[in-house]
Amino acid sequence: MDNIPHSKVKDFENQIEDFLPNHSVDCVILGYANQQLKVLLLQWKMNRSWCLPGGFVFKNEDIDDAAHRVLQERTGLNEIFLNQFHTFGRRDRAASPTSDEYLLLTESMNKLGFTEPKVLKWFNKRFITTGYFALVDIARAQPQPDFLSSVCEWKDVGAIPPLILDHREILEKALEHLRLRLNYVPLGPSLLPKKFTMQDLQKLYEAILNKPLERSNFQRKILKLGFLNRHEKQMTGAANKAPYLYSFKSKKYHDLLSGGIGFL
Amino acid sequence: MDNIPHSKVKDFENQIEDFLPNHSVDCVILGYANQQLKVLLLQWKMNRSWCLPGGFVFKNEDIDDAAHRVLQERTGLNEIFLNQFHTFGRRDRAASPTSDEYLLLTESMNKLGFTEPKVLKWFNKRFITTGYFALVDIARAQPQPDFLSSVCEWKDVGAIPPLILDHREILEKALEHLRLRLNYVPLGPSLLPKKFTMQDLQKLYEAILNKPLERSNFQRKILKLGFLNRHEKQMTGAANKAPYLYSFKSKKYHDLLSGGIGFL
DNA sequence: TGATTATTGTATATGTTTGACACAATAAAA
DNA sequence: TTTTATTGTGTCAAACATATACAATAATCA
Repeated sequence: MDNIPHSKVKDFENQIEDFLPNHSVDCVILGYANQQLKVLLLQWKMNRSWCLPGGFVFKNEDIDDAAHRVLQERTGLNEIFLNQFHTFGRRDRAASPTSDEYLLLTESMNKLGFTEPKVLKWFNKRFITTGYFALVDIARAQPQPDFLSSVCEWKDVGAIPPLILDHREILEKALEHLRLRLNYVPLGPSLLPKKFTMQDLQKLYEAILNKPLERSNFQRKILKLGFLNRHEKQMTGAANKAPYLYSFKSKKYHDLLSGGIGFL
Repeated sequence: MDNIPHSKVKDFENQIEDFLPNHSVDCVILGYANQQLKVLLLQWKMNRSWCLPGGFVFKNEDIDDAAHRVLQERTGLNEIFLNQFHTFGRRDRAASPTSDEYLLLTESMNKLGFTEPKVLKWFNKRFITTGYFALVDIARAQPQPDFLSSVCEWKDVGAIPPLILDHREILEKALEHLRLRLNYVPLGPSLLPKKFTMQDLQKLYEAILNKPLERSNFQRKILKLGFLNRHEKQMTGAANKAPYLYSFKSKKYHDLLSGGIGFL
């Protein structure tokens, strides 16, 4: 088990008074690389179990701001597309006092000399949590674990390890929401590099919709919508015709988005 | 100002310990009559200001159940279509201690002899509220005010009186959500009587979309989807051809709904 | 050097959906 | 019997979707 710094726990303990007592936020931070949709996960020091990055809401803080703060703390990124999608409020949303997580946390805290179980009690409470999803450019993000975690890394959406509590359900709901709101969300500009090929864009949509799209019809439809600039060709080194590079016409794209871009 | 019953306030005061301290639910309960979309509102006894029906969440209660409880308490209805749509968590979501609402509540409570301001403090706190929207058959609902309200009645969505706090914003968001999810929501079966004419169905969609639809194309499209039974004609008494009555093929309709019915 | 290869950009052919409008059928009133 | 307003259905052109064809082309290889 990795070390939990005593000072960080103390800091957290001091903040507890300033948090709303029964509400949290969890962020489903999505990225895209190697034709795979990725989600940022944390691994706890105590027991190696995985969870979504989340946090608590200060008494004097908007919940939207709390979500932005979590996003910023875990990725270093500001001004990112971030949308609330659902609030999870089952009465059993709490670490059971007999669960592995809780017992290991107890052990860790005892080792650090926190016999007054203020922090422990906090983590054992019921929290209603509001889920947010963010779309970020993996290349710009700098994943940072929090004080309870040793690892903060991107995981393939198709290969998610077991998650604590109902975090799996939260993730699934985020993906469902993303598919539903596909035509209202700045997918490409958030997840792709500045310049990309038509194939890149198609693979992105295929990864999210989880089904193949017809190449030539995809190309025709996208070009007709008219939100792409065409640039120089990209010499791939492969023995075939080189594809053009494209970039988004930012204003045109966002104008279209606000009305919903028609895909499937 | 109408009378607030001392015993009801006492009951509420006793329940306060059992509520989560910073979370509430608000319900946008929609009905349909006279070709108008309606929403159920409460009018406070203290100052005649209007609000959405809402309530608090018991420490041992799912938030979804809390919303169902509010719906049941205000309409007498169970097993109704009810969906969460958004959580409102601005840090200023609290009655200001200098607001009319709060001053009048103070006055009322003082008259009733509640000098220990437990109830007052409660209503002055910040609440994060989760919004739910319900679709109900107006004919079956029996509106009941709560102990702080004298009136519980249907208001035209096109003529909403000023509402407390951010309830106007909550209502707008609910309507926006409804329009967005139009193709996934059992509009007709929830809001229309068992048998109805094609015009009834069209007017309902027009009321929600807030724009006219072309009659003959609407009819063609609906009939092609094949989720309606055709019944006898309805003799309207008007000097023209009588329309058929229709009803929903429940299974067929819900099968289609789960994939999303294509309109707009 | 010229044939070979895989991929790209564009075109076409066919079927389906949409939106605007035409029109006959019809229940009741004039 | 004529008039009226509304309903159910038909039609026509435009837009769109789907499948497929095919030439252009960057690099490889015989």
